[in-house]
Amino acid sequence: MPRNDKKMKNSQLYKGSLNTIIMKLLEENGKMYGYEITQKVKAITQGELNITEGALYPALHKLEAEGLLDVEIEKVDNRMRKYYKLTETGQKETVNRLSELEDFIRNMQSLVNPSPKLEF
Amino acid sequence: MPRNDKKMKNSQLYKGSLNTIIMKLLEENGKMYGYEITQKVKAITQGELNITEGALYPALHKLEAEGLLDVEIEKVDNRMRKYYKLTETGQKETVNRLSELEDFIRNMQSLVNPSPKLEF
DNA sequence: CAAATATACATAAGATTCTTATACATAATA
DNA sequence: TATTATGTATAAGAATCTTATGTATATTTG
Repeated sequence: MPRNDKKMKNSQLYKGSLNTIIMKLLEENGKMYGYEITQKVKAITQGELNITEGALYPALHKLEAEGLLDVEIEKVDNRMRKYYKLTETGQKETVNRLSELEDFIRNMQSLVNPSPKLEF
Repeated sequence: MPRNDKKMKNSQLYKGSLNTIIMKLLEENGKMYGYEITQKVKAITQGELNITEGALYPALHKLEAEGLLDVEIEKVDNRMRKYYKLTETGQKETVNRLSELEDFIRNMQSLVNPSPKLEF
């Protein structure tokens, strides 16, 4: 049973951003299950970001343990799905995380695209 | 000797971006020493990103070990400074890292600012 | 002048996040 | 019938960072 996932490894830059991505997608879509999240991210990034199960499932479990997500199990086509959605706390926290992400992106752009030196 | 660094912890989002930041600053400024890098980053981000020594110095040593940085020791005011600059390999690699950063930022923005749903 | 702060480098222990490799199971496709 | 797709899960190890130190000199402040 080979896993031919051809796991291209993601840039180190994505490290630390998974929780924010999950929460934003749940805010956007109401409820989603793990596999669906991986596919959605792959689609949105045109295949550039591939979330691995080894990263995703522990992250979901942790967010649930922290009270930011609620889970609801469904059986579809005889296969199990665990649907996650934001709790009220999770919704508030999502606002903070997205604000942090905006700051982060702004700061990184300042570092990488410094305002051009004036020449006389 | 209290360490009143009031180390506010940086968002997890910055995890993985330190190498890119260092390399970009060195590309920009030719040569810099560690402490100078921390101050420069703090200034550019208006105090929002504070690089700790515990993260910075190991990162510099690793980049040097990988052949991306060269080091040159100077003594200024009886205090030691270790100036780092990009090697030729480091300069080429910086181009790649910055390209990765652009992709990363673009992908994060796609995830967070999805094109608005059309309403009819 | 003594104490605190700023400058300057360094490392070790532990936390967190992720990759890689598995494991199990069903459905659909080649 | 073998592979791929769908679906969840965890364990070992890698990589990166935080926190807490340690050492040392220069400058500023009370």
